[in-house]
Amino acid sequence: MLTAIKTITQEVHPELRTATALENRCRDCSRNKVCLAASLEDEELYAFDSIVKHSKKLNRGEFLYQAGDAFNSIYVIRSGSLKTFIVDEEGREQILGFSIQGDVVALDGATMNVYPTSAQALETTHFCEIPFSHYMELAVKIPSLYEKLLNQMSHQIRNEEEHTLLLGTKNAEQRLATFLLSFSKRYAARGFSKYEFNLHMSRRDIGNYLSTAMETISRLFSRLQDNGLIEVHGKLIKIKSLDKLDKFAST
Amino acid sequence: MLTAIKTITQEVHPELRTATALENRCRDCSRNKVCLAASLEDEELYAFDSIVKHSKKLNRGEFLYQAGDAFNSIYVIRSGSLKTFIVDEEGREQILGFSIQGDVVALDGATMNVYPTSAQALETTHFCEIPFSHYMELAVKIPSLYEKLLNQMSHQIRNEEEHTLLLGTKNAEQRLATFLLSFSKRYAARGFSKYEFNLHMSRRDIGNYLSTAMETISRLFSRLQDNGLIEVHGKLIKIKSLDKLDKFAST
DNA sequence: TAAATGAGTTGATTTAAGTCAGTTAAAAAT
DNA sequence: ATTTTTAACTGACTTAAATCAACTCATTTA
Repeated sequence: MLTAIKTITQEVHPELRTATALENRCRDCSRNKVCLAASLEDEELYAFDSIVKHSKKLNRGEFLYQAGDAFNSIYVIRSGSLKTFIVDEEGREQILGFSIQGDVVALDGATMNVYPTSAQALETTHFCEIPFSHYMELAVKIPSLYEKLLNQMSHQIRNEEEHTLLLGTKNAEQRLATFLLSFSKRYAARGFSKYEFNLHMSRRDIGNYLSTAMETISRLFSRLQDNGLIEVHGKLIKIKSLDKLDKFAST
Repeated sequence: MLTAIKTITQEVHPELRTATALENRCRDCSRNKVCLAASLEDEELYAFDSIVKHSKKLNRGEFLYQAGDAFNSIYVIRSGSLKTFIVDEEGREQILGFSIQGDVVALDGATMNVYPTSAQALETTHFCEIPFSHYMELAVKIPSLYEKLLNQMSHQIRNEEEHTLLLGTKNAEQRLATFLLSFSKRYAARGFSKYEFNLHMSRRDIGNYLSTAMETISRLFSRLQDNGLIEVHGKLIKIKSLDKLDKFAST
């Protein structure tokens, strides 16, 4: 039932396109309204800029950091996507989340000596690196940086709470529908289409994240497609009816 | 198979007994080493003390706050316990965590206008209330208060990650064993016995938290008892072998 | 002190989703 | 371009845990 066509480039709001070579300073960055640099005044932004290492790049499969590595920096994603995960005593992997453009990652390591989790690129991905100790030194002078960080962290707590709610109260089909809606919302908030987007993670990763077997995910994609709610073309997902998908997600 | 005897008072390390009438100032509080006040110097502690409302009290079943209430304060538990939970669109409750002595609650509401979740006392519970706006004002003068808060938040993120790991990789029996071990560790860290403690929440609440039916929880308590790993006396749990329980939890 | 209500336990049965297996399609490697 | 490898899909079957049901025990209320 599932057909595959070539992965297409996502529609992008002109203001929020992929980073260009020009954007190697916070001041010129198209994402400086959503990043940790948001709402900083001119001089503050300059000081902030000076501690940031721009234009770090990873290819698909490469690690941004691994659990156990010395904790030094937090990161903001400029473009691309990654998965964060933890491995238990028996070596079982548990994916904790998928991060896309504008997301801050490694907050769970802040105030620790080593990263407690791992982060791996799902595609070619560009980052800004923010050495945490420098950030904290600067924050003493610019308290709004503390507040930005607190804001990010409380949002991350909220995200994890919502994920727990998802796993605890919904069946497999509702979980997948909710997952798709969540990506739709996140992409829309970043100026991309809320109706079609690429899911760069594997079906196995989606299943792991949703505590559902890969086979079940595959079946559910087919079912949602057969019901006319979505179109599946490999990694490209087209949402045909947000309303109906929403009903599937909650009922 | 399960017998019930009278709930007994937990053994307590002398330094960490239940709050007394004398402890209405941070300076004299037996928990000022673990609380947000930790490591503050004399004058700082005095300033901190002045923004805290000590000796708030709730009886079993009463709410500390409910989702949707205006967010004003965060809280530190002096004694007792509570559950935090969220309710979805269909009215299904999902318990997010159980908080005991020394825990800071309502961090997920920080930087929001309303509490996103609810907190309800599981027994008679005493709190310190910390008006958040006052805390943030004071933090501008005492940056270590920001750091304390960041520390608490990153730990909460870690806790939720561990809970996701638990739900995602372990079966019902391993989840319950891990749950018991986690309480054992938390009580031990607070000077209580790691071998026996009361679980003040209902079996239904435990099941909800572990994404497992109440009936299954009940059966598993019986099974763990039949295998000689624990003794169950209603809400009082005695751990007979931490080692064996640990094996059950991970294998 | 009895009745009523709710929490907890246990057994019988059902079911949603997992596992196993075989196939097809898409990437990657030669 | 062809082979190899890996990811995704679908069907058949199994199973862990849920649901349903009945009963016990404890606590609250009349």
